[in-house]
Amino acid sequence: MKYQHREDTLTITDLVYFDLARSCECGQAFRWHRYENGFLGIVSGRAALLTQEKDTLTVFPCQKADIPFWFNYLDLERDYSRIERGIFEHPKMCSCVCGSCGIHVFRQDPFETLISFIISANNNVKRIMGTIEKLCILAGDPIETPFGIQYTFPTPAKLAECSEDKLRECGTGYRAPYIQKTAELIRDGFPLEALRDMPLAQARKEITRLPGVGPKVADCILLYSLGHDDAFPLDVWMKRVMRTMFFNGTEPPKSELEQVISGLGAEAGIIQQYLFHYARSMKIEG
DNA sequence: AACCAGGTGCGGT
DNA sequence: ACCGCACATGGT
Repeated sequence: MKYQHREDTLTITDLVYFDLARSCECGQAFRWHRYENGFLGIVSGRAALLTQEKDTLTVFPCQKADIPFWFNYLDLERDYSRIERGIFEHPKMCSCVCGSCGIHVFRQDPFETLISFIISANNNVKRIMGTIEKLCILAGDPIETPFGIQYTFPTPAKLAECSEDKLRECGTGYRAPYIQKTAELIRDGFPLEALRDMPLAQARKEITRLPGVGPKVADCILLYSLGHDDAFPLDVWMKRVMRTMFFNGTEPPKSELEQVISGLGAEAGIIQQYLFHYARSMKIEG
């Protein structure tokens, strides 16, 4: 993998295991939109258009100082070929890798991920994206970009100031009080970043104190934004695919399911992303 | 018109 | 520890 930077454009070549469209559309992030022949997103205060042409990825605009940011966000340093080979060689998971290869787990902003996945509960991706967009217009900062005015994700302080009614107008529904209270707790010093350095079990216990954050949402936040690669979000799709792949289609005891998951190792969460994509694309039935 | 969508909080056993 | 239910909202 090589890269060059000139005139506000970052070009990364010799990509092997990266599929931009799959990574943007697999349900891990909600602010990437198809735009021209790429994806436009606003991430941690930056707007960028990502375009992939075979093994070449371009990021525009990209300041020189932002090169490390994008390498980290796109998780380009991780050896996904090793992970994909591991899945392919696994007797029970091998069938899922072909249609899912190239997915990278993005390393996102913790607060944005927290609020986004509170909204995701009992909701669908299209509506989640619309609601988040409205929240950004309501309480985010407008920024000038080559693609016109765009809005950043609100800070904890700005979001905490919003009334429940205003939040409801964005389509958050019954989650409005959760969002407002959680934003308040973060603003008032809840140490999100400290969860990076805790053991997974402890980080789960801490973050589920926030209203609207149960076990599933907790693992999404820990995996997508706080470096816990072994966090394993268990939603309806994952339960289905685990059932069919590991338990002959029958409902497993919770302890056995947990055993299988811990057997997937330190990067279970990355594997989860492949299984999730497989389950959704195949519409595995319950 | 019910039912679903990357579940959670709550009050009962 | 486990179970069933209500919960906004927009799309089939």
